[in-house]
Amino acid sequence: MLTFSISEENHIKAIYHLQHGDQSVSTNQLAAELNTKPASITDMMKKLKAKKIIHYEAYKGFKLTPEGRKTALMIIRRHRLWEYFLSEKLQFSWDEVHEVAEELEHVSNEKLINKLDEFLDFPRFDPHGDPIPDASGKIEISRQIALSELAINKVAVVCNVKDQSADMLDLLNHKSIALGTKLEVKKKFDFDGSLELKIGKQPLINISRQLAENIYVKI
Amino acid sequence: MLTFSISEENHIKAIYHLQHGDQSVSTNQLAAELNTKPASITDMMKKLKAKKIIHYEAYKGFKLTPEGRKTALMIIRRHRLWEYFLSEKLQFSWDEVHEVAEELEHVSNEKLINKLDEFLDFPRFDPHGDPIPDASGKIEISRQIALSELAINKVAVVCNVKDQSADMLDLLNHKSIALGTKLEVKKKFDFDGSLELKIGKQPLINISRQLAENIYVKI
DNA sequence: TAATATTTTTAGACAAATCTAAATAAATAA
DNA sequence: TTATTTATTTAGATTTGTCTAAAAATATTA
Ligand SMILES: [Mn+2]
Ligand SMILES: [Mn+2]
Ligand SMILES: [Mn+2]
Ligand SMILES: [Mn+2]
Repeated sequence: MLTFSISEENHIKAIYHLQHGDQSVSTNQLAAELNTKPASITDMMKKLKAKKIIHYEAYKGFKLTPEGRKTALMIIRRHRLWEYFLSEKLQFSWDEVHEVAEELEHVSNEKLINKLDEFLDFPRFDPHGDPIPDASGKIEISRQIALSELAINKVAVVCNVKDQSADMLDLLNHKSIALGTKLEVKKKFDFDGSLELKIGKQPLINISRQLAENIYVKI
Repeated sequence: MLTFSISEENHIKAIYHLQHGDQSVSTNQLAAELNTKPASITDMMKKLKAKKIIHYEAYKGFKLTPEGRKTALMIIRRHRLWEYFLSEKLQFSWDEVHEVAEELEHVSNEKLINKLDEFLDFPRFDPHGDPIPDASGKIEISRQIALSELAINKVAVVCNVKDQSADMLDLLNHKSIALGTKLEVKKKFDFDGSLELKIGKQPLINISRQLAENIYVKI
């Protein structure tokens, strides 16, 4: 059975995320995502093509093959199960789990992951609200939308945050927005895309379009 | 803070085990332990010397420095905590845990390990009966001896098995010897070093010196 | 102690994963 | 449609970790 280095796994996973379903991914995109140089991506794409993980023709971008997609989903399964474990069993906060899971995801013993899944009681979502693929690679389509897309006066629950930089988390903290927070958009300003939010019984607060685009809610 | 590659960590840990306290380790010994070639060991020892992990002069063997010993103990701490987790929480059998822990031990996030320790309720021994170093690197001296050294008519408990090859485990299984088994040596044959054992109320059984040297018991 | 055997190190090579600089292809604008 | 800009690939280098074969040091034996 084909095995992959840590670096190969990181590339495969990044392609999956950038594909957003079925879009073709470019060399520069992937280089930016992985903080590496375009020349390095070209080298790696040749290797992944040889392993039949991607479709690739020089200058034409790349896409995962069905085999590649399956591999990506298994890496994501490991990543999200570990995130859930860290959050649920070890009391890590949801902004700390990603970094550690980024390493744990590369320990690829099948029994380990299936037993962990069972131990955790087959969780369906990770601490960021992202769905966890099951042992066969099946993944739920998450019903989450960006807060910027949420209709006015509809109650929704924060389930995911795209950017998780320290700056972002600082801002969220300041606005008292966390995973699980129930909120409602009361007004949208077309001029700059900023929103006025109602959270519980607090006075209305205002957030920028940029922030709203990075917060995901489940409806 | 100094960090180490997976290969460096495996070397550091192997030196610790071969030192058996304070003995100097040779190039060939370490090469055998790690299934690698003497030339590769020499290269790595130069690197570990530069990082002040070992004392080393060409042709004179090597020993961990205090810093090296501390590093080794942290790797062993991670290894044994994961073994305990796999055995206790994921129902792995004690002969399956080592291989997986060999990978998990290289995820070196301090908070992860300390929280895991807490989650497991600060276990003092891994599933093979080996002591788990605490967060400061302190480790209990285990009172375990080889079954071949056990005095006649003294009850002891199997707590560790040195060799864990499939052949070995098959033999143990056949003799109904497992971790936690209570036993007593009833007779020692000087001719070949074989032993007669009493296990519970079963009829006496006989084991070879070779097997007895690989089974450790706590007294 | 001299000859021989063993252990360890050095020299030089290779694969993996990355980089920089230069060349080339593709896309865009004039 | 030609020129310019941008994206991608190639060429060649570097680092890490390993190897084989040969040289050198050390240990053992005669
Ligand atoms: Mn990763
Ligand atoms: Mn996540
Ligand atoms: Mn290891
Ligand atoms: Mn163990």
